[in-house]
Amino acid sequence: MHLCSTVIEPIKALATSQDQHPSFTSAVVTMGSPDRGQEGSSLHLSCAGFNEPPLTVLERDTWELGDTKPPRHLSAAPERALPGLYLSCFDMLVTEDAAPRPEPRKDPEQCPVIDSQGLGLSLGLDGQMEERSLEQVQSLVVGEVLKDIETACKLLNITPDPIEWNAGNVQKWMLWTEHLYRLPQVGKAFQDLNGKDLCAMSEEDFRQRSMQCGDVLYAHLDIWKSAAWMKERCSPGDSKFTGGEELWSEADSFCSGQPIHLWQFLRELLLKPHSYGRCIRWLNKEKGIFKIEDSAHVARLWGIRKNRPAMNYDKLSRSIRQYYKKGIIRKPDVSQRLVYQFVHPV
DNA sequence: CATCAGGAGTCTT
DNA sequence: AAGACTCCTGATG
Repeated sequence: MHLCSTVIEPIKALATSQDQHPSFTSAVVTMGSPDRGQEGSSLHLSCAGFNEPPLTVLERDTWELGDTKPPRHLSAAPERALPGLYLSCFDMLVTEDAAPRPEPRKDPEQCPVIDSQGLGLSLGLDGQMEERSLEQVQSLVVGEVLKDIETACKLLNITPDPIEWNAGNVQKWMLWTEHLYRLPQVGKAFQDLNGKDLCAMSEEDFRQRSMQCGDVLYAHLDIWKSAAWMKERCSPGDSKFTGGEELWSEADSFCSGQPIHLWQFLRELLLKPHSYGRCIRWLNKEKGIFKIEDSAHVARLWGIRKNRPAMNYDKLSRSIRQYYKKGIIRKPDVSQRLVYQFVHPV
C-alpha cells in the first residue's frame, strides 16, 4: 500500500504555514493534546472531507498546545453523511494507489492538496524517503487517534462505532467529551438520541441543539465516525497502523466484558497523560505512585463510567481504601494527600 | 475545609 | 458473593 504522494506537501505546509486557505476541506494534525499540551508526545488528527476538489488540504490549526477545544473549523464537513467521505485523508491513508501517478505540481502558490482526481507528485529518491517518513508520521497519527478512542471505549464501556450506541451510550460519550474538552454541559439537548440519530445529524443540527459547542461535539464525533469507518475498511491483519487492529479487538473484548474495576479505570487514565494528566498523573511510574490532581474531576469521570451521577471524591476514595486490604493500592511510605500507590506496578 | 481512615448497611452485577 | 456505593464518625493538616 502506498500513501498518496501529495500528502507530503500538506505535512510540510503544516510545519511552516499558519495561514488558512479558503478552499480546504479540513484535515488537521496538531501536536499535543486538547486537554494538556505539556506532554506533547501524541498527535491528534482529525479531518473531514468535502466531496469536491480540492479534496483535502492539511493545514495547521489553531488547536494548539494548551488549547482546550478541538478545532472549530473541523466542523466544515459534508452535510450528506457518506461514511467514506468523513475522513478523506484517512481515505488516502488506507487506499491502495489505484489512481494514476499524478504530475508534479507546478504552481507553488497552490495550496497543498490531496487531489481527488488523482493529481499529485512523482517523486525522486528524496521524495521516496520523504514519503516513507511521512507514512510513518501518518501511521503514528492514526495510531494515536485509534489508541485515544480505544481508551475512551474502555473507560466508558461503549463500542468504538458511534452508530451502534444507544441513547445511554450517547449521553455517556457527550458527558465524557464535555469533560475532556471542558465544555459546558449540553447533554440534555441530545437526550433521546441514539448513535444512529447522532451520526445522521449535520453540523447545523448540532449547532441548533447547542450554539456553544455543537460544532466541537460534531467535530469530535466526526473523528470517531471516521475511525470506525477506517476500522471497518482495514482488512484484518493489516498492521499498517501500529497495533491498530489489536487495539480495536482489545477494546472490543474489553467493552463486551466484565465491568471495569476502579483500579483499572485509574490505571487507564494514568496511561493517557496527554488526555487526563490534568486530573491524575504518575509521580513515580516505576513504583506505581500516582497523584490525583483534580479529585472532583476524576470522581466525575468515574461517575460517568459507572452511571453514578452522585459520585464524588469522598466515595471514590472510600473505594480506593477498600483496596488497602486487598493489596491492590496503598498509601505510599511517605503519605501525601491525594497520593496513592499501586502495590504491583506494571 | 478537604482529605483520610475505616465501620456498616445497601445496591448491583 | 464480590465489588462498589453510600452514609457515617472521627482524626488530621
